[in-house]
Amino acid sequence: MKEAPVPTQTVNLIPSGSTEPMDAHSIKVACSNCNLRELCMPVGLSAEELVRIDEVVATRRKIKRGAILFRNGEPFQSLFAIRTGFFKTCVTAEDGRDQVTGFQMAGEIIGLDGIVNDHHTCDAVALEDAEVCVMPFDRIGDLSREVNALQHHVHRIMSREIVREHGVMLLLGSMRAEERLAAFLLNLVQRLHARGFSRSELVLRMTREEIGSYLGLKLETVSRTFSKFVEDGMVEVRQRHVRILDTDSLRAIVNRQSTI
Amino acid sequence: MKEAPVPTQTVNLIPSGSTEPMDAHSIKVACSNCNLRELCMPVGLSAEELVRIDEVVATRRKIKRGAILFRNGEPFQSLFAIRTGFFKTCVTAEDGRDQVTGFQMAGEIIGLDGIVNDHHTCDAVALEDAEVCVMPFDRIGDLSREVNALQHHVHRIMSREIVREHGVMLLLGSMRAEERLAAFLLNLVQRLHARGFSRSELVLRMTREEIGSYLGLKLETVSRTFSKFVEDGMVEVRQRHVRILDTDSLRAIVNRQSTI
DNA sequence: CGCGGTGTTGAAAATTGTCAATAATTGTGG
DNA sequence: CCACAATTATTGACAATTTTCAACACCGCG
Repeated sequence: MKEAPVPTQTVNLIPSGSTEPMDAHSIKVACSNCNLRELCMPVGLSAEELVRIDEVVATRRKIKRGAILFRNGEPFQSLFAIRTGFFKTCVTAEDGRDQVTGFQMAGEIIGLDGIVNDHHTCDAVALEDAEVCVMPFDRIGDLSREVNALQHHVHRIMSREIVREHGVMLLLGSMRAEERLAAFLLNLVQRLHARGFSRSELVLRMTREEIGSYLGLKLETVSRTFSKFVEDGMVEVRQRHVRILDTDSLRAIVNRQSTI
Repeated sequence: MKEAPVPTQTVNLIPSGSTEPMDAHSIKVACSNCNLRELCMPVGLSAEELVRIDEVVATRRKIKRGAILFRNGEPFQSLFAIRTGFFKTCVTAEDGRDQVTGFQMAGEIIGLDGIVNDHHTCDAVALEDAEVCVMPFDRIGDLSREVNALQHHVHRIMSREIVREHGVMLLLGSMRAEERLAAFLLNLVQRLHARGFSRSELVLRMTREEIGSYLGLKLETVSRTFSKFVEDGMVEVRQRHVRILDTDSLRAIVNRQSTI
């Protein structure tokens, strides 16, 4: 199992050469110049379309760790593409229970929940300092009438979220604690690897409690399950630093195969 | 608590005066003439737009109880609007586990999962004889570039599905058996009531096992929980016929309030 | 009338949650 | 820079919930 040469996980995937302008309008926010474009935007655009696409992003916005990008009940206006940083989204029941519905990283789009009723139905919280591209939804609508690929892209993004949530439902509905945590770790590391990070090392940006909320487990169960994985030699865990030693065993756990 | 005058649940919400043509092309499938339009289609369309919208539906298709509308892996071409009948959708893991991801009834749209990768990722199975409107997705795309309201409607439908799934994640991630079943019953009866059925009586179209799969419980747990609700005088259950006697208590269970 | 699928119920086992104590880490302010 | 407080994580013992296994009842249908 070869390790890819790996940047540390805190390296931000910003376009080389583009620094933040202090005089706001000088360097225009430009998708066409962003190395995350292939994650956020459709591929195979013509040069002309690329220029149009730049209109989708109105501004960028920085969010400090712990700050809220949008909150349940707030009017919906824009989708957000994550440029750097890490978010969680969570819904809250009337009785106060809450549930983490996802963890999102660079290149992923959040805010889709707000479309149906013109207000957000969940909270998005930055788990580390972050920056997002603000994409006003009416602009997306206008442009996707003209740029065919954008229309399809929006549909695909929403469909992808639906499919992802199907996977979470499967996890929550039919997996046991070990299976859930193994699936969680593999999913995280896979997404990180797709962004150039290690396929075996990761830094968790969330607490055990947040992991537990996402996985439908109590934080103590998450902690115990980590400990069991360590005992079994499948991972090393030092606080939030996790090194996966045996991907195959983790996969076997998720897929309920015997490890023999 | 007043009971609305209630049609039996097996009455189908078909437009009065439109019978199925035996000579297929004689009576055109027409949304403009369908009494489910307000569920499937955008509201407030101009007369001209209404005519355009009719182009969305290519054909209708009947599905027998137990038959499969689409299956995991099949190429995706169309969304389906349910005209009559009742469906379940379920995903299957590599190891064979499966999970019911939803139950769908008249006016609801299925197939959204297929958009992202051009093939379906779940199965849709008719739980009773059913009829669907077949809406080729490229037609939807073309038309929604011209009819603004349709574009927004498609976005809303997908967003609604995302929000619904957030609710299921909350249910699976943080509710106990009684809470899950109470929430399930209230949700079903609410949707049926929105379609003109009773707000207190319903006929379950699915088995205890299918309910259990959806709710992340074993069928025995579902059965026992039904029995407990009956003991407590909250519902009457005769096989799949359920009468809700105390909606408030069910709501209190979902919301974790004491019943005092 | 009996058969297969479906539903109910009991008892024991397994899993996860709860409560509590303690340790480790991080952030904060002196 | 250190110390203290607050947050986060780990672990144990026990309790609650759910699953598992098994037996049996019910229903609809040929």
